[in-house]
Amino acid sequence: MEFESNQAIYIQIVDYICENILNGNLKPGDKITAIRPMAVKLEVNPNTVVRSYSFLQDTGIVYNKRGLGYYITEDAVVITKKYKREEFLHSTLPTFFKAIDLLNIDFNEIKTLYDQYKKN
Amino acid sequence: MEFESNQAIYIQIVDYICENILNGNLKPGDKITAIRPMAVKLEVNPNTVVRSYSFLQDTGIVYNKRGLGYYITEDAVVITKKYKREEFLHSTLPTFFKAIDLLNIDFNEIKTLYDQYKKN
Amino acid sequence: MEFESNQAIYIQIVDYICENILNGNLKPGDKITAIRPMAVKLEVNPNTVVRSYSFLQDTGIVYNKRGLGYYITEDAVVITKKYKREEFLHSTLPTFFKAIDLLNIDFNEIKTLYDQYKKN
Amino acid sequence: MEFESNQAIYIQIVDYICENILNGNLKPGDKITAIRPMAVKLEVNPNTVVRSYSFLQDTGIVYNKRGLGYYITEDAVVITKKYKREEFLHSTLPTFFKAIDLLNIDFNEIKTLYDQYKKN
DNA sequence: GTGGTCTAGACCACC
DNA sequence: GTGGTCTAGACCACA
Repeated sequence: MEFESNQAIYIQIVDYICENILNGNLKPGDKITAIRPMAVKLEVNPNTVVRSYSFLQDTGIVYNKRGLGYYITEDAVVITKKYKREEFLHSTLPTFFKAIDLLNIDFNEIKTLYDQYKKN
Repeated sequence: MEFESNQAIYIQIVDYICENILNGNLKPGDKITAIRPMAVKLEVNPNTVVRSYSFLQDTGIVYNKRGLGYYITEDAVVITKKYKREEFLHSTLPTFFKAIDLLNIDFNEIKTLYDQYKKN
Repeated sequence: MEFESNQAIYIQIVDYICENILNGNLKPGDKITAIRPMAVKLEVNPNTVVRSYSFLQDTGIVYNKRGLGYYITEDAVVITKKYKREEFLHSTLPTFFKAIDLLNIDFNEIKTLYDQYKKN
Repeated sequence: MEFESNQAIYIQIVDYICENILNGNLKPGDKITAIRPMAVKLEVNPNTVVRSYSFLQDTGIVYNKRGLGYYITEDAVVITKKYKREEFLHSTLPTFFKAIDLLNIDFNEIKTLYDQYKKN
């Protein structure tokens, strides 16, 4: 996993977990990788992973069993979907619309690019 | 002009200038508002405007005439378009595609939302 | 480190780093002194150091690890050499040639002066 | 005449006059171009020319006949030579020596480049 | 009037 | 601890 420099690492880790929940790799009740192994795997400071997991816990996507680790909550899928949906509607979509207008891009071109994207 | 809190003000000023170049309000050879007046207008510190203008100069979008001010370069439109286009292809679009896939959104919904957006 | 008054301090700091790269004191991967300690050491405002480091980053000579500091890039030597070489060919050398022509200085005198310079 | 952006325009005008004195185009007693025509010719603000001429006057290279214009002094060649020589020894030469050392350039290469320069 | 630079100091996000 | 950004205000050189 490589970190784009323009976004906080802990947020990128959060997103990584969220994606795995939405695409079904992580299911309610699953234990997620412990902090230290995850830090080693991602080559980041353990504190950074702590921050990501705390954030996920605050959002209600994971919960903590003392001494055992972090687990996906029952509501994780719903919460994640809601969280991501808001982000999409309030941030991704406006940015996207503004850009295609400014760059004078025809909407059909996007459709073409999307079809290409799905093939890969 | 109101500033979104999650992005550096000087970048928002840069984007503001870029938009005015792309939509034709600013043309090659035009003088852009001087640093101090712009700072007053936007209610920010002059240093913040300096930073924006320096950035635009480094990018080749404006140039400086000693003691006279900043002017739009001949290539400004091309450079701005290229700069914004790269941002779109490498950042906006991937984020967008990833989101609609994860959220399982049908592409036609987007088309509908876009038509609504254009009416406003 | 004393600053010549006729050149911006932040440029002098940039040159100072560049020299240390070219003479091998700083090698790729090395961490350079953090902003605040460097500011204390050079007795300048931290902002001035920030400016120097940002400049070096834009040029590709150093890169930043979030929250850790600035590090010399792998290509630093090549870039620095190229940067300094261009400066030499396009600025230093023409100035030099023009001067010895205008002042009617024999090239051999320069050789003598250079030998003296190298002894010190 | 094109102005390099890294040096004050008025200094470049001064240098331009100095060169013409040293290479014999301007001789003691000659009248130099009046301020306004010179400003038009160089496409600069008349004030900038004023500044250059004042500088030359302070240095003793030109003198002013009220209402008639600026004229080259008798001592102009000597003064100009001295002025340029100091600049050469205290600024050009040290910069030059430092650069060839840092870039590890052999002195003989310079000789070659100089011979090429003189052919043009 | 214009920009260029610097200081002093603050707050914040992040590792 | 690290950098990133911003404010407030100053001084200077230049056109």
